[in-house]
Amino acid sequence: MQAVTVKQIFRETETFLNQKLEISGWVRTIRTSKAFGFIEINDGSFFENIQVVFDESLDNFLEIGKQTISSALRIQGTLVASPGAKQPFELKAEHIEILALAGGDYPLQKKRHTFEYLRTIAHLRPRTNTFAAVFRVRSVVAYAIHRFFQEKGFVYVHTPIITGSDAEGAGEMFKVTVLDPANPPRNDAGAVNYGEDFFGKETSLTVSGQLNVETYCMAFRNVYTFGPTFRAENSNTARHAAEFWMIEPEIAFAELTDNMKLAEEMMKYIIRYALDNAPEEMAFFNKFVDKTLFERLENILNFDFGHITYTEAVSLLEKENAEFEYPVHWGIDLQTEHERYLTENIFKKPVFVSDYPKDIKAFYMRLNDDNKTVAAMDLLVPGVGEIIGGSQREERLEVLENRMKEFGLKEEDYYWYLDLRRYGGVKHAGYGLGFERVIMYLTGMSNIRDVVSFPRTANTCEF
RNA sequence: UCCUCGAUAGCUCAAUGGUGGAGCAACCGGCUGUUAACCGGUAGGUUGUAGGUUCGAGUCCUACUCGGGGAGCCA
Repeated sequence: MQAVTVKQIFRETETFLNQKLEISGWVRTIRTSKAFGFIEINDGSFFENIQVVFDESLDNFLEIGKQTISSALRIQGTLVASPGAKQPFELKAEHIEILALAGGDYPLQKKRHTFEYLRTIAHLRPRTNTFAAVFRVRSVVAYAIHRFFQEKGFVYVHTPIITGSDAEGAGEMFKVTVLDPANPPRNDAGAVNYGEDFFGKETSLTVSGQLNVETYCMAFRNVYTFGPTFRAENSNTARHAAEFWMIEPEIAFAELTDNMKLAEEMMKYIIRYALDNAPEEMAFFNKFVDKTLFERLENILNFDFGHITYTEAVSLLEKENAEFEYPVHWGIDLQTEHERYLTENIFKKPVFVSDYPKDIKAFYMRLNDDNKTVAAMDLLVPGVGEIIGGSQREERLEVLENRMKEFGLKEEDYYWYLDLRRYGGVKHAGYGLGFERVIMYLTGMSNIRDVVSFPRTANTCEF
């Protein structure tokens, strides 16, 4: 008898119909009568369950009827067309072996649970429909991102997780140390002597691979990173995590417009890929999580993203100042309410905002000819807000050195970064894409904690 | 970190300052095609923690803990 997966049965139904076959999986729900019953089995290979019909011809019929949710079974039987309306076929069981009985105190029930509750049982939640869908889509999209860049000849660079540079500039950092926190070695001034630490210096977890990946950009032309990133910020929002994954492409011989083109093409590619390769999961999100999901995603695939400069955006937003808690004027950083207004009310689609005032952006962003703005861009999307932040990088050594002085940065800390400008440094650009935010956008899930397997946020590091 | 709302059975929620309940889950029984099956029954509680007000607190007050929503920081 052939052992098959539920996915095979759904995808190649004609091959298996009226055949004897074997499946193994977990009980999602079970309904019994006096002489027969139904079990919905999920075998992990596929989003949908398969219905198993069993009756008193089985020698262990009574025992099967007592199986609880999440018990594991191996079932042999014949795949037959189903008389019921809700499934095209079902497995008529001829033999059922109980592999593992789940205890009666199993916390998942055949009813809707709140996401808040499921977070408290993060080790069990992948067994639910929603989380099974989220994490399969997450896997599919991770692959789509690699495919997109690899098809274009980008080189995947593994930048370090531990960094000795305490000035990556993107946020608060987690310290990495082997020193005894209760009794660290101290220097004459009484400060902790990191010279005695593992690396002989103060080290942290990375907040961005960008500066490192720029070095490989100047060798491989087009490169990307895709890995974990850590921010020790006390952020308590639905879209921030202390540990998250980020994609950072970097392209050489390229300017800001090339950067935005790449970002738009990438977003469309991964949306298309998710719809094509996880159709059941995406349909589930559209039905139960966000009823406007398909409409929104199709809208993205079918239309060009909006483009607006910061200066244009400010003059548009100034007309609506009455709407805002924080009035807009040139020079301020855009608040969440302003970003949402732009993408949700004015453009009603993803929009790039570019060329921000230099004072509110990072030192490495390329100074524009107006001497007031830098070649930066954010991609704002309805519902999630900022999903990408990027820029053309300052490739001119003198300009970069001046900018570093303005930011109070020491050249010796960045000597290798400056070397890139000394030895064949060309125009280049790149961006950072928050992986979890893409998953949120693609699935309609509204809390980042629900698209990370075991989320790490301020005050929470369970599991 | 700030603002705001909340915490009652395993889960989702009721309960005017006066004897803490229901649905689902669990357990027992019934039912010949179910679809979160249905019907009957049993069991299940230090009302988040610590104080306070009151004859009496799930209910009012204070602090703390945890969670939701919003803001800041950002991806």
